Amino acid sequence: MTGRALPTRFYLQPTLRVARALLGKTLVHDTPAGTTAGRIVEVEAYRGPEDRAAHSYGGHRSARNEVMYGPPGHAYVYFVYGMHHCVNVVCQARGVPEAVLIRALEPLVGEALMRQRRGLADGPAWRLCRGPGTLCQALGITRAENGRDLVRGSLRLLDGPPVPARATARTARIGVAYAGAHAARPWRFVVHASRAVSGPRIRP
DNA sequence: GAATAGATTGTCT
DNA sequence: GACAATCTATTCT
Repeated sequence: MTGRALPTRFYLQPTLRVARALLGKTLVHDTPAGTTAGRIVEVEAYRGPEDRAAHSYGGHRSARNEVMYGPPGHAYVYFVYGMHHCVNVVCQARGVPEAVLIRALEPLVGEALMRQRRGLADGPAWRLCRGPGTLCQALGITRAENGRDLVRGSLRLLDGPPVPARATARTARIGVAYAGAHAARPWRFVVHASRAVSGPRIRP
């Protein structure tokens, strides 16, 4: 899969802007088993020490979230609920722990390999990367990918046509009820017409 | 279509 | 020992 990689400066824009701009871009993963790629249709922004829903809330820093404090344009991959991986894009300069969680993709390349990894021989393609855990499974993303450079590595983000504002929607983030008032912030961005978006369908 | 339960383990208190 | 930036199957309506 070829195409222009998003440059490092892309990830230095305000994190909410990066999240919105990631809609329509392409996430690619080259592995020995083959290449898989998809178009981003759902993301969430996580904003550093003041954001109670973020792993970096209160300036928390540990082996798990260390990559959030590293350079922009790198992958932060973590393991949740004892069985799923989630992939984020680190934003902002070193020392500023903000990131965008990639929550859903529309499959573009390697559908057969995605089906094999997901154990879904049948069914619609839009179910293959619907949700942050399933897209990591479909693309073969694990903690081995934590800290990878998304500008040059085998796991990377390519530019793509912008999605018009009327095709997008903003909502509260998913699965962060514990974050109190911060849970209501409209920091999730979706391409509302896409069936690959997780959760209930969103009205245009 | 919506609501709920169960799976399963790394991480932090 | 509690809980998590989740997913799927099942049981409703």
